[in-house]
Amino acid sequence: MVNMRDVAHRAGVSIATVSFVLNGTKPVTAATRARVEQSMADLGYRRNVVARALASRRTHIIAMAYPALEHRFGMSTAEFFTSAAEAARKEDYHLVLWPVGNDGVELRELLGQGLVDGVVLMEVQLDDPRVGILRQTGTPFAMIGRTSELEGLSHVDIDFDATVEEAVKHLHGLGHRRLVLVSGDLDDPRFHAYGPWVRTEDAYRRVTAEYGLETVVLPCSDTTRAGQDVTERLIREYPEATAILVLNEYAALGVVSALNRMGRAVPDEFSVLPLLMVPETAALTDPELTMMRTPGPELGQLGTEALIRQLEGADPLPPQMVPAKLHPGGTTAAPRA
Amino acid sequence: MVNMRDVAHRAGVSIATVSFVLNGTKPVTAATRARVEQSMADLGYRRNVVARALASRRTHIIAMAYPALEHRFGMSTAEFFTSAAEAARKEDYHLVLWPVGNDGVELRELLGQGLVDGVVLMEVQLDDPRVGILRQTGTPFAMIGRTSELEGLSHVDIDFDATVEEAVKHLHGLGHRRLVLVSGDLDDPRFHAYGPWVRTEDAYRRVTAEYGLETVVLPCSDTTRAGQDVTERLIREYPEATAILVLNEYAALGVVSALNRMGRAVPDEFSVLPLLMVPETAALTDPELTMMRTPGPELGQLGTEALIRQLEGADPLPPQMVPAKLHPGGTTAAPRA
DNA sequence: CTGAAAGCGCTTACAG
DNA sequence: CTGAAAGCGCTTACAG
Repeated sequence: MVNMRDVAHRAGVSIATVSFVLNGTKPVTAATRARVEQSMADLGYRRNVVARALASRRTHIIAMAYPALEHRFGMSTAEFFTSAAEAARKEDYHLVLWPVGNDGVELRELLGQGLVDGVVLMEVQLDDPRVGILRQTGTPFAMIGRTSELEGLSHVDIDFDATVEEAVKHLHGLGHRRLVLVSGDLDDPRFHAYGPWVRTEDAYRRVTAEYGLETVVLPCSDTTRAGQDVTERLIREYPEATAILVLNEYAALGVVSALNRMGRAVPDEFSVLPLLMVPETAALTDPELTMMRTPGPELGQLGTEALIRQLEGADPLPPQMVPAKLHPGGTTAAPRA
Repeated sequence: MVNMRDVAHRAGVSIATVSFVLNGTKPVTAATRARVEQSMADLGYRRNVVARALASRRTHIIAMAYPALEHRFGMSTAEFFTSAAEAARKEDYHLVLWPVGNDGVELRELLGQGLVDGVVLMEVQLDDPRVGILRQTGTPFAMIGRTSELEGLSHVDIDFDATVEEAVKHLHGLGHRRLVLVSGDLDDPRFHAYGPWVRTEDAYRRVTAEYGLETVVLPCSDTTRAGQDVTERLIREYPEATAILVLNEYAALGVVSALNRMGRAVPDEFSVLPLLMVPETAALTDPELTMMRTPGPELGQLGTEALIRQLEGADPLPPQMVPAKLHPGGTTAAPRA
């Protein structure tokens, strides 16, 4: 490979000068700059990022740490990954994928290697051991999600309050007065402190109270089967319901398929509105789901940008709360008279 | 951070010796080894991978290059990513995500940086410009998928022949004699040289001929809607069919929902068998799909291992063709008498 | 504005 | 079996 010495030699300057024009770190006269640039072009020079990393103590690599085992891997995770990778590349960073346990042991191990400048943390728990380790080691990081205490922590997250508000407003506006939330299963030990579920439930209780509606919440794991089962229970226990909000993606599919199977017309008898969904999944039901679209691509990008700003010492990105937005579909309508 | 000099100093040896015990590259007496290891433990030493990379000319980083724009991003892609990242970590490698265009321009740019030891190529086209660039630059690589000519190229892929064989055998064994393949849409310019579609069709023509069956193939894009539309056409044009094989994931969902909607009982009137599917998706229909399960996790892992073997100079992993395997479900049965 | 030189933290011939 | 030293390809004070 051609290196800086080759470039410097051909341009008749020192390697320091090549470095200065490459990085714009010191003023260089137009003439020498031109010579150096010509020389780089002639030789097809590309700077070695490993050497730069060692010398500058900045690798321009960031890690996305995700809990490999604890969480199911859905479409939104894929959206996080790809949008984060693209955002990183745009800013001249690389993104590595770190599957790490929630206890933080592996994370500490990996940080010690000195490979990355910072970390984007996915699937943050309300009280997350990984945060402590990142702080101890002085590693810059940004969270997609939120711990309970946030003092000074860089983060982006779904705006669950606004999401639930818009969802309830939509259904209320259509005339629905008897809603049910099919939520997550907080009794599952892996999820008892899972922010999205806790926050959605909290928001739902608040919003229904504000609207003067009864608050009915049914726990449900995020599988099609569980969604089907909870629908049977719902129809048995709350036959007067006319609209169902569903927190989780696959559970929502189960709800619709169970209603179809039981001959309960959607949306004539029941409106169904998922709160966190991607279009690919929404298109799978018949009729297609009206949904609150998960802002996965935005969050992956914003989380990465928040981290890179820290690394570059730019103005910090203030915490960003992005609501899921209502996407029209065929599963919500006015309730039957 | 504590470095090798600190460790060497505390153990009363040279940094070379520390390096030898760390890497096992030279014999060291048990006594010195013990002293060095104790010293590392005492100081909590962790080797700096950037310095190692520069000195050894091996970064222990591999890239997964995927076409950001050209391909839809489904569950199997997410499976590739995570299984590849986990396989890499197990072998003490890091995996970076490179969203690159199919023309290879960005790929060449990134390779020039010297960050990675090798590349795993996803969504390989039959004639892929990226392969030429990897060869030119002398970059080790492994493909998930196959180009048309494969001489000496390290690759893993779905075994489309075996997959189609098992699928047809399953249906034939149940008594079906009138099959239809709902394939991909090779007229779509983005996919006219898309290996999985081309190879599946070829295999299907071969296998049906072997069984002495009529070969009926309907093109169909990979969306629920397209699957629904093609089903209407199928029923109009091939009313005598009793079993439908569906190449693509979302199209298969459309096929089942259209049959349900038209009152055609599944599996009593029609058996439906998707050829590339993940369990999460198969669970969405009613009844649950019998499927050929895409070997995404295996391929992500094998592709990564194939690359790492090359890098370590171990015996090369021979090309691995992994068939999708039959998973029982509720959508195949004997045809009506 | 430009250059000589030290240094980033390792690996690896080479010598003993 | 162990060590002194060169070198990986850059960045960055420091001096001029």
